Amino acid sequence: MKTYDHTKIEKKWQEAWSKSKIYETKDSVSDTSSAAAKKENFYLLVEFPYPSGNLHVGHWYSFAVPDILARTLKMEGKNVLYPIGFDAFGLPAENAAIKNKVNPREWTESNMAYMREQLRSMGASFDWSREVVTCHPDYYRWTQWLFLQLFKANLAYRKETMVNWCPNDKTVLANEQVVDGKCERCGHEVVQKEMLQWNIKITEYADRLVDDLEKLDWPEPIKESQRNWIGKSEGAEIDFSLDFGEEKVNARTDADGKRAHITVFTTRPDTLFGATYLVLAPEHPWVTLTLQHKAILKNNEEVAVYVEQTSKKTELERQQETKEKTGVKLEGVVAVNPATGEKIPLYVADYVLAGYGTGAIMAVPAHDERDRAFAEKFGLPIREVVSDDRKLMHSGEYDDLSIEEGKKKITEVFGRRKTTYKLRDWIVSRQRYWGVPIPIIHCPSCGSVAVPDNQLPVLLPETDDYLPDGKGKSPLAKVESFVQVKCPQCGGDAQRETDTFDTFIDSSWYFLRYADPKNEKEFAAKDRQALWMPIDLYSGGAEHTTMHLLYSRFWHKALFDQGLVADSEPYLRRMNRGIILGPDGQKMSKSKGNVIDPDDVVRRLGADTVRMYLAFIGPYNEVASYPWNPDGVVGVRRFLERLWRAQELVVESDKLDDKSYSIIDRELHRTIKKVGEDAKQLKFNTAISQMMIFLNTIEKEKQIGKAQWETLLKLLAPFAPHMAEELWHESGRETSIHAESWPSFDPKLLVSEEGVIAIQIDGKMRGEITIASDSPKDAVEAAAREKVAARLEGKTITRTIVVPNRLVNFVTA
RNA sequence: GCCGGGAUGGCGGAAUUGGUAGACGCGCACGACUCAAAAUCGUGUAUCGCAAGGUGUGAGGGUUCGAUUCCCUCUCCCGGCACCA
Repeated sequence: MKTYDHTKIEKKWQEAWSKSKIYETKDSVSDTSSAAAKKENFYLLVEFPYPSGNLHVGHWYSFAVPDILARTLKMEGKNVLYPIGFDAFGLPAENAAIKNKVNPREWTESNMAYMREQLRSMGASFDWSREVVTCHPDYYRWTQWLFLQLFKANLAYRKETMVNWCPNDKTVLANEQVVDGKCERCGHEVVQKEMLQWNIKITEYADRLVDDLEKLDWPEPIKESQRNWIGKSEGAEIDFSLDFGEEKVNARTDADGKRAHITVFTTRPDTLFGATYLVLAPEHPWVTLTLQHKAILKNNEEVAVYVEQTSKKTELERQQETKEKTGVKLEGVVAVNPATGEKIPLYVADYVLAGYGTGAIMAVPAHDERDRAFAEKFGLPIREVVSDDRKLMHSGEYDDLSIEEGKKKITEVFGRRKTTYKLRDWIVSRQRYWGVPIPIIHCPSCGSVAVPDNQLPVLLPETDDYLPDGKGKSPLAKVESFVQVKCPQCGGDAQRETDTFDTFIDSSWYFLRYADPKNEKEFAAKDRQALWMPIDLYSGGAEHTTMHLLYSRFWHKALFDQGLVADSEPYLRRMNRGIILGPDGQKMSKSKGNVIDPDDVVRRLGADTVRMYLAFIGPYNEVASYPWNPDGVVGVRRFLERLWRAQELVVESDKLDDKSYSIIDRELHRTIKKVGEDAKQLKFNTAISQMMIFLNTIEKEKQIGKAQWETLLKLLAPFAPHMAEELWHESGRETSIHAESWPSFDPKLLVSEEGVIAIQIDGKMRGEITIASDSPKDAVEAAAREKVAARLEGKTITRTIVVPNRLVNFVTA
């Protein structure tokens, strides 16, 4: 017998599969088993990789393990789309460009070329003919076009927005690029800065993003994270009128003649009677306005200093000061509590956030920890208005109402219902080079004008200067030939937008392109979309729960509203995978020296071993972290070698003796059932364990029939595709095993002829008997009783519980 | 602080969803082969006990004939968010 030479076998079959195009997915396939019927399409999506330049174990875990599911479903008769591509725009390419003077395009392309080879070494059933690369103009042309549909639908706008600004790198950073208040690139402290930025109105979809979670087959924790991130709060807005006393600077400020007032947002309107002061955020518009009119506030200077100080704080400083409250009282103005008529002071304090609610709160120190801390520090009154048994008190005619009733009543009388969200609009412009140019032209007379469809794509211009200009403009601003254009509307001189898109836009729709990757007229034709969307299962990392997953759900809904896609949700089912740690149980990192190089392991032990080991390490549908165990990989290799050697035990089916045949057949049918069911539930670990049990059975019987052997190979095929193919051909077959269909099992064979029955007395194990599985209940009970007769002596049996094929339990008095 | 998820041998993990806890693999021990080692194969492996028999799924309590599984209280670990009113 030949030795198991994984290198030779894997190379041979990867080339053969590539040549025969066995994994190219047709848009629809007729089902030969039933006339005129179509095979059911199944779309299995995994998050496409960033072309970092090298595949790590995490990539294998992300792509090679779900491939087992893709292959299983294919054999079960589904037409499975399992595509791959690259999320190819982004910061690392630009960093490499600045650092090493390489062209970001070339850097990215050569990384992708290398990674394609690495990805092929997995032996995955990717359909490479549908590859999608986000930095290619034939893709980003449609990214631009889709953005313009949102722009035209009034879902994109440009606004002065507070952004994370790194003064050292002179660029805006995304929230995810700010780590502990510092720039992830250079470590410099990040500051908040007002800048003119493109935003997308994701907040307009906040309610639907929350509500539609109900109809998704997603794990509850993921849904809950999204709900928390969106942060929907039901409450009330309440107006507090202002009183300036003697001076009456402006008893009426507004043009419409309304009394000057401050509107607060609260989720506890029931505590209105306990509101003993108001707090405004330093950036609250009323504060800004008032500071310009010196006469209004008696301590104008002091307030101005406080506001100024807060604005200079870095993100890091604000985070660190969470406990100690600061603030300034506004002299010369009081607010009137609408419920009590009491005049209460106003404060400016940075514990109130400008971006949430109305940027102003009514402080109820008796029932809010933060208000209490502030009140204690500034000596403000603390008035309890809710009793320990959760009833209102000291609240006039509302006394004795429950909290819920109080909320309702007080909102009706003194305010109005209001819902707010933590979710902010999505800032999508980046002052960077390596991204999709925003397809907008700024015209002095027409404003922001969409680039017409026939001028798309707006190509990313070539340059060799990738540094930002230092004033917050992207490197594109320095390319004059790119910037200067005529306005598409009036024909006058105009300038192109020079920012590029956040890469989360690129990844918000890539899965639609897989359905129709070569289309030059549309981002994806409707009929192609209909064949594949919505996605049946989306597998990916937990880190994307509140970023990519939320952005793409929103994007899809926006497209749905424009009639561009047929579903309001892109992913029917989502699962988050866990992560693979180093052998020391720590996160893999170069500095810790615990990084496992998959290429190296593949060279030594083979792709089939690596795939199977990762599948065997633990259940795939749980967010867990599994340490890479070098001995464990060898164990899986050992299993494959034993399987390889088991070829020698194969005999013609009619030569197998009857007893052996039935023992093997029973176990085989159990294995067919378990492997198929477990694989579909992504419990590859137990599926593999059952194959191991079956191999143990073969070795014990020292023989296996040829038909049984070939059935086993089919079960193995999704897990170890190369070895299964090789053994299949060794067995005399000439077509690919991966075109075979999944074996079926005979339910009659699942039950053993005889089984072990546990015997309990009062629930405690007292023995066991082996008895025919079809024995009548009475016979089982009698046999059991006889077995433990000695123990039952002198006891009165009040009840006997018989669980078929499981146990007999005698309950005594 | 809030939200979510966990806790089972030396390790990764199983357990038909209330019915023999520890499948499968790793590790370890002993044995076979070998001059020897590696590889391979065989046997054993929760724990206390020579045994009969106890005990045991983070801790404590409860429901039940029977609890890893259901209920209550607590401890610890991991992840996310965090002055969100």
